[in-house]
Amino acid sequence: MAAVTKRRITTVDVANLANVSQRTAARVFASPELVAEDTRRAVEAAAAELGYVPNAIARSLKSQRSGIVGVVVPSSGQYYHEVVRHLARALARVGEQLLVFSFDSADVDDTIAAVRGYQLDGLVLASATVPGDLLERAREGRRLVSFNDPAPHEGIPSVSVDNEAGVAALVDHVAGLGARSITFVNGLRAAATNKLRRSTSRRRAQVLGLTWTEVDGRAFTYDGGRRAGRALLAGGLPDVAMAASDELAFGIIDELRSGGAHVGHDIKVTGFDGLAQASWRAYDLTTIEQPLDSLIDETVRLVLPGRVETPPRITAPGIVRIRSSTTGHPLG
Amino acid sequence: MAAVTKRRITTVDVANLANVSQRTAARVFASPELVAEDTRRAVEAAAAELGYVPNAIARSLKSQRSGIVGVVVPSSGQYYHEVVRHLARALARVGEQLLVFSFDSADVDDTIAAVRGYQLDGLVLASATVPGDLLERAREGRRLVSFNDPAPHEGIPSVSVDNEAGVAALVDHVAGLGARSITFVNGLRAAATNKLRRSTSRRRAQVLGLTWTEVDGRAFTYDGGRRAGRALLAGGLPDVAMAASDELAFGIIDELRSGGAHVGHDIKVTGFDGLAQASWRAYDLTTIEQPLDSLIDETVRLVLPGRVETPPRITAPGIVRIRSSTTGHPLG
DNA sequence: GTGAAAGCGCTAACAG
DNA sequence: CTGTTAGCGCTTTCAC
Repeated sequence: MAAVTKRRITTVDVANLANVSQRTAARVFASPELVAEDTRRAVEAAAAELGYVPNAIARSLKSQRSGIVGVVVPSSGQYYHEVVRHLARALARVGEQLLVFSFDSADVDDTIAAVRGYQLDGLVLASATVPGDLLERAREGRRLVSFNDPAPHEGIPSVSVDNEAGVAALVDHVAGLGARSITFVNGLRAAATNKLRRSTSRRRAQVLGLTWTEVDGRAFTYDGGRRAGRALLAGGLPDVAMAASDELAFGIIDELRSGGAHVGHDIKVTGFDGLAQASWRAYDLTTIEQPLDSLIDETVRLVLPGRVETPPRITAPGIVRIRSSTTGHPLG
Repeated sequence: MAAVTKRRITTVDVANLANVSQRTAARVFASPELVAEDTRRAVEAAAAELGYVPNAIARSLKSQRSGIVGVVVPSSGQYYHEVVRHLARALARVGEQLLVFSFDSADVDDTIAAVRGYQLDGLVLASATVPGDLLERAREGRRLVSFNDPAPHEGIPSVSVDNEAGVAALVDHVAGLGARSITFVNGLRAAATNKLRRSTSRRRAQVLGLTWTEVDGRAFTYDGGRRAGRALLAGGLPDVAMAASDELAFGIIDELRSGGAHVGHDIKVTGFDGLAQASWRAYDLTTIEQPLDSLIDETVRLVLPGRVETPPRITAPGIVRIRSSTTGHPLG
């Protein structure tokens, strides 16, 4: 509106007003404990009067720390939205901001290129499907943490839920209810989480002497679940449909119901992740809930500067949520 | 890992290798069209060899453009996740990155403070509940756009769906189906969207001679919907429960069903926003779908530098989605 | 505790 | 078309 370009307020302006050197003014904002009480107050007063705000960009240039952590996530999927939300909150607590790089599939390359320009303090790869060579290019001395990828690349610290224990618990649970056959519903087959959940379910089913088959949803989505549900209806219902993710399970349940099946009785359905919707009455889904708070806390710890010797692979147990999609019991 | 601190590659390194001046090397990345073909190639080769990546932080400091747009959103709510996702994608198309500032309620203040330090190119306020005085402090010559706030502050451009036309269409729709009474379910009463949707629904109901009452969900959440649903069950069902948002509607539907009501027959339910889940079979909710793609495109246009004379108030019509939550017809 | 000088890596404004 | 000179706003030395 106003044609007058208000010059930006800097430490120099503040210093002049407070009658101290530029350096001292700056110090008040960077390390106040090194400045005498009176001086500090004078500078703060001057800053307030001028409406001074420290310039984070300038600080970053000099200090080589941007105060920004990036996260690379797929542009859709409920689960990833949850992850981003938790990450943003956890980072805010330690004074870092979150820069979100979401990719559609094609433009991962551009995404990584963009990442490299900002001197990010660290980068969280919250997708099980970031190609290996891109990873290499993204590193560059930056701290990298792989989130939710149970088979991360060499030397990259990773944080994820204990997929194997979780899936095994689900198989045990349905077996305990008398189930004799399980059909595993794959999301994206190439994803490491899918592979691990699938193989664990299969192995555990064999150990317990259950029949194990599989169908494809082709993606970790609701529509993928509907697709898989049609396959289940066409092939004759197993005792259990074990979905690779909650979102898949929602689609499966809806498709089964529209085919006339009574979920929890005619067929049991399980998910994985523990989305908020899994507890909603319409689905009331038995699932493994990821302890996102603690997983994210670990992730933040690893992604920020500070000695962490050997890149560790951190795993936290999921929480088993038994609900009516397997028990058939009345709902809340 | 390696103890050797690899010095950062700069334009100077590239320039030396390519035997040109620093300025020329830099120009190849900033405005390649101003550099001779041969020179460009030589510089590019040198850059590739050294693994040079332009430093966005340094560019920002000098050019006063960070290449980053911020968005302030509540830390939860399906709808806001959708908004963030669309924004990130739209900004990526124009070469900008998205910095997400999510707030929990208490720390809005810190959030705004953090915002000011990064020389953001623009800031999108994607919440109907950012206090006015904070807005003032966030401005600072920066481009500000209010998203989804139908009653934005003076002089701040805003973009939102046409709430009035949408709600009126819903009232007309249920009236056309023979409904005689509507109970409006409030989310957060203080929110501008809630006020506008509520008053429009009330006015339109009066015009058509329908009985109009209201109950409170207290927040735009699933749990808020459950709460409101209990109130509805206790007070005797109206012909229509008109929720202030989809997420509220999901809770209402689940609560009504657990109370034995048959949604679509005993009572009609409508939402607002058009979340993906509204089309899921379990809810199949009649709602007004926000044309997020076009709304976000407008938002991006307004938030980036470029002449936009009078701060406009842009409104786009929502898409009426009629589904079985009002018609009771068989589902897909 | 405070100040002076230097420079992070880039771009704006000019010369040549 | 290319090079030179500054300097963005801050922090890192190192004196005082």
